Amino acid sequence: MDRWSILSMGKNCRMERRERADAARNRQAILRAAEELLRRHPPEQVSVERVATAAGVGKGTVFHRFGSRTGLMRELMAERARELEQAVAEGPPPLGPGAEPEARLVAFLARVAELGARNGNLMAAHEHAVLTAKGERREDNPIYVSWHRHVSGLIAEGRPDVDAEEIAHMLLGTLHMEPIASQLRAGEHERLAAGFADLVKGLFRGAGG
Amino acid sequence: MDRWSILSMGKNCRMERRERADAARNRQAILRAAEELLRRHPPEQVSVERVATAAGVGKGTVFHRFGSRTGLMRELMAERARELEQAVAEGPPPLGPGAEPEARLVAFLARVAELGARNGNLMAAHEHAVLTAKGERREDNPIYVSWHRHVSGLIAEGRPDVDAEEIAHMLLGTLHMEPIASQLRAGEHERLAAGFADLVKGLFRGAGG
DNA sequence: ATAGTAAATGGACCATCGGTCAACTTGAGA
DNA sequence: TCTCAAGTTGACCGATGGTCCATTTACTAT
Repeated sequence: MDRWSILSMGKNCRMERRERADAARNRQAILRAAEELLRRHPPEQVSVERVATAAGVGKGTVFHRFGSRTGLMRELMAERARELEQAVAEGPPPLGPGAEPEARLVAFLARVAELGARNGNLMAAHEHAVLTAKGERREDNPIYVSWHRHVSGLIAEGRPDVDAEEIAHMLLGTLHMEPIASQLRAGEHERLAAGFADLVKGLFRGAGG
Repeated sequence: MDRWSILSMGKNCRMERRERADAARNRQAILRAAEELLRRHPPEQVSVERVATAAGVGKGTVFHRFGSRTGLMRELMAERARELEQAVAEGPPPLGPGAEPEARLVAFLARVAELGARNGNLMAAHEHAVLTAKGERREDNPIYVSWHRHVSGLIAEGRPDVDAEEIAHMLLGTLHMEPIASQLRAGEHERLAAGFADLVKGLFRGAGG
């Protein structure tokens, strides 16, 4: 018989088989090692090889798991963003649904700033990786896409007359600005949050232009 | 006699002697070659060696002249920024002195967007170079410093109650955001300028928060 | 159990990059 | 013309992201 005919699969039938146990273990080891290194060192000092060594695996394994340095950073960012994502979708106001757009937007941006403050090196590394990557565009980054959609949606609700998508890009772009990023790394996320609040308040009040 | 005693210098007395003619020629060749390459290729494809070859000089010469890749990019940016700088300092309103802060700010940001549109790859290259550089901070970039001072000064005039410096960083940060940068590269600087105008108008009208 | 197989592994290897350096050439002042 | 500081050069360096493939390992059907 031809074993592995697709039709003869048993109860474990799934189109893609589950990741092997050792692979899953290594994936975690790599993620945790990268996390730890980024907590203590600036991104340019965290090479893929160093991550691999710290995780106790070969460099090839990292690339096999994550495709590229960018892929690894993306995965780390995704982990951090998932919680926020959920709070936005179904958490209590003002972050979650129910509050006024202005309040939701200010709350969201404050949370993003806070997230940046707690993961400064990671955000910088992710940024740099995306920037360096060859065929990669920021628009392909699902986290960015979802943040942008949320922000531009809220702006459009409050100010249907402005270019909400553009302004959303502008507000989010702020996070990657070096002087601001270093503030965040130093823990001063309130200052950025206040800046967000001022801009958003002005934007929402300025309707009668 | 001991030639070159500092005290015995003749009419050509200057503390640093003029750049030699061949050196000046090469400096121009390198700048023009880099300019040309950046007009046609994304920054990561414009290596120092490629610039050197295109300019008809050795790689070492580029480093000798500009110190580093970052130095080269900075010089190119400085060339582009000088004109704007002067228009701001002594040109006619609304860009130059005389107009209301809001109008000046909107005009300035529109010009910056336009400059970005005409030199997209250069700005990206400069950005990337500064980001990659080791001991380098964006705060050390004199162009950025001067732009930031201008923008935050105007904001402070119109809204003495907000964190003008922070908001100035935020507005300028916009330029380096990838989705926006690619718009600029495509020539759509009006869209960014409109976004700037909306944010600034809101900010200046929102005083009675 | 066990055998067969796809998945996973690791580390030597590669191309490229920014940057350095020491030997060599050249322009310009005296 | 003569001298030497200034300029030039390209081989070389260390580091990095990424590739490759021979080898090992964890599943699964029997």
